[in-house]
Amino acid sequence: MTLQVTNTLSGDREPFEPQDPDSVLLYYCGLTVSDFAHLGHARSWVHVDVMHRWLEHVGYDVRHVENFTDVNEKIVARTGEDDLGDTESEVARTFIGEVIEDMRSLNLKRAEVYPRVSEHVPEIVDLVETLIEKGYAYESNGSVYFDVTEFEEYGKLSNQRVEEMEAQGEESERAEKRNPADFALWKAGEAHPDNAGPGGQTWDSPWGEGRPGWHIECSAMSMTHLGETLDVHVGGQDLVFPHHENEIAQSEAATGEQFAKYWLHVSLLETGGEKMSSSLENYFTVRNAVSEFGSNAVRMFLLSTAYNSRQTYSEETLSEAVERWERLERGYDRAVEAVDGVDARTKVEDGDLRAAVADARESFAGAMNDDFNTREAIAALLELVSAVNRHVDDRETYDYRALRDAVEAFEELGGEVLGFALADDAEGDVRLLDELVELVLDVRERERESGNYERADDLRDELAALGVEVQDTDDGATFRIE
RNA sequence: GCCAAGGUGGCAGAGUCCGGCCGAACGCAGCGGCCUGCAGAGCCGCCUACCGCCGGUUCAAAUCCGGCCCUUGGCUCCA
Repeated sequence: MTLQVTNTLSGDREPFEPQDPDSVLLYYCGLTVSDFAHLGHARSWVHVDVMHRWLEHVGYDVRHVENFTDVNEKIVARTGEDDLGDTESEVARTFIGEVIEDMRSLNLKRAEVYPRVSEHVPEIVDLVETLIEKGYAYESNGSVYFDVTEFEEYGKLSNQRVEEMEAQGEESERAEKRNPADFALWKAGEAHPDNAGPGGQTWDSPWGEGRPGWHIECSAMSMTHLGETLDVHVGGQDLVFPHHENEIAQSEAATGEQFAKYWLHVSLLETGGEKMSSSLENYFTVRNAVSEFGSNAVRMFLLSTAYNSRQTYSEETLSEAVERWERLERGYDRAVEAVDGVDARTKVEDGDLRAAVADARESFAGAMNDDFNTREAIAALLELVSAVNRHVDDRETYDYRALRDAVEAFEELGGEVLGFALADDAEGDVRLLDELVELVLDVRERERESGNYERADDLRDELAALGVEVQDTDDGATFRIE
């Protein structure tokens, strides 16, 4: 069973074969840091995170690079606003800090490098010079443009034909271009003493003061950190054209090598029938979502639709994900508690549960290998939850080995691969908290024994109001802290 | 206009590449039952699908082919 991925380049599903059979060079087109991240961004992050985790799980050494675009007109536009900062680089730094905090809250694996455009200007200039030398680019009025007619394969990613494309860029720069579809590699710009001003930060170059174009940074940064040919390039669906198309043109024209073997595109998150985006102001920020619903529930939401299918966000779809997450978590907790309470030497065997564990592992791997089908992978885990519940409900004595295997499967597949934080790290104060809740439950139990149910129910309600969910079972009360 | 991706039960969303295990997964909402002092959780069952429309290929189609309708994304910064 080998991994198959849908490659935008071919439009087809292909067997995944990186250049080096033991490692994967992964580049993810990261954020332009001009605002807080919303759930649409988180969708890409979490899917890339799970791809990274699955690739490692099946044995690859993953080299993961993820950029921050910190040179952009939208960042310049926010200088001087509130406490964001007075210059482009200050505003960018502010948002990079916020975005990293959001990423941490989602339990993402760290990339190896998070390169920034502002730190790669020399590499960008070198790349532009190479393109001019090779005849793919030309200078015009202090700016440098890529001549799309010189790169024969231009349009191969997005299936666009040069002659049918509308002009890229603003009206003012069209006059400087040879062909309407040419795009800027370097933009002439005035120097500003404080690196602020309407034009933003500028750098010296062979063509005078200016700024990098809008696509060149990813080519320069990925080549710097991962080499000329990437195995996997991931990004949002909305970047296919022109961003990724232009990256291919620049990079392949410069090196003569294939830029990326596999192009994977994460489809967009929609709400109210249109995509979630900063400019449409219909977004839900990562931090609000995480603080309201919790990191795991947000992750469950984002993984409950395959990465290359569009996903609908609404209050209803998110609250469904909360329920899905809680079902998984309760199932896991139940298996852990059952294992803890059973003698390891018990000879009880439940063939159904044992088969369910094996089925779950097989279905999970099949789903992930089938183009990272996270929805199906989660379904496999939830079926295991059902099997655990049936076992614990029906049996007087438990099958130790089967339950232990189930716990392992949850931790390995749900925890390590899908990235859910299954076990709360029981630090000291958490233990004290548990003991205090136990104390209240003991009091309540005594009230129940003396038939004082009204008082017992009040206690349960009061605990619920504090976020402690109490469940009465045959063996006494259990609880969860939300 | 051009390019791309979609239309599956009340909602959401797999399955479509490689036709039969799909009388359509997992789940949410709702209903009934079991359990239970009650509630919740859990378990069992129902709601629950003529898979956008029309035609074709085939012993067999949600899945392949053709036509049509509709939606979304891209062509401007965008995950």
